[in-house]
Amino acid sequence: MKPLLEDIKQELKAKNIYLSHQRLKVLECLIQNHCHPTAEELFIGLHKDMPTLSKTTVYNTLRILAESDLVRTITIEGNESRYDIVTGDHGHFKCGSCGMIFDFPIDFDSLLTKELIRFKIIEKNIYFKGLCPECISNKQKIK
Amino acid sequence: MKPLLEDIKQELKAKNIYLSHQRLKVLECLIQNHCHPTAEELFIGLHKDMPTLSKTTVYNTLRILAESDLVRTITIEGNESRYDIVTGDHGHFKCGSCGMIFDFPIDFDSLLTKELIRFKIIEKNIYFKGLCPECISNKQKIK
DNA sequence: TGTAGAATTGTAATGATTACAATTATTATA
DNA sequence: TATAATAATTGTAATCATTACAATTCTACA
Repeated sequence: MKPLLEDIKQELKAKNIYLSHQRLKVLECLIQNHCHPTAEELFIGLHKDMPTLSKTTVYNTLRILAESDLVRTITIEGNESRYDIVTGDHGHFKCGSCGMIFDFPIDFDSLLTKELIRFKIIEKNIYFKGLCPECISNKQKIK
Repeated sequence: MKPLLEDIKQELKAKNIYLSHQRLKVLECLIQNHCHPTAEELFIGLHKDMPTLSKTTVYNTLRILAESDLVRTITIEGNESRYDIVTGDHGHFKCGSCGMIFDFPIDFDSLLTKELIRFKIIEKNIYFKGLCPECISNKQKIK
């Protein structure tokens, strides 16, 4: 399930995308943490070990990876984009209390509807909002 | 299917939300056109007949209506929010060529997954991207 | 080694949204 | 009806994520 860096390197090579140190680090962060970070969060995390890193490079890298379908841009809130290594179909659940994002499996085929039969579907996105189990039980404690 | 302004007025009254002229116009625009406009588009459309209207008022109105669940904020692209009168479950399809947004019916119940059983789901969103029939056939013509 | 082309960097610009304070409209009450 | 309190509207300024751009640095290849 988890994508291997080696596979990604192959894909990049096939697509003629040069894997610089900066791009590698962005990819590693996305693969290892799988935390759906924002560009800002990625930048802050990587900047510690890489003080010369520029935020523009983070944005550029994410754009390039997204254009080559190695990274998916997650749009849940209007004021921030998050990024996800592409791993096949899944939905996202964002907890409105702690802000954490959870993956959940989804059967996209069950969504096919005759109303869209003449449309060409390129990208499918599902996100839910609500409260995660931990935040629910925390609220109970407060009461 | 189409929400009646009268029903909305009732709901607003029940929720103690004052229906000013500006708010009424925003609502009317959302009901009649059902075009999923951005705040900017709403502002431009309404400004013609209402030169004193402020963009801030459009944003304030949309926020208030969204908070009272009369309007839904549609987040498809990271750089713009669109707004929809709430009419029950449906998904959105955005054509990447003409930019138009289409509604399509969706069976949200079929999405329920045991992985989310301990989560409290407040809001469900589905959007697809791709090409609409018209843009597909236009491309054929060009070829 | 030198050179062309690509990637990175830092800063400035953009553009949607929000904050805020002044003004205007509405409601409640005397 | 007049008045005070409250809420809504307005315009401008601020914010913040993202992008544009030009200078610098890096890489690949001759």
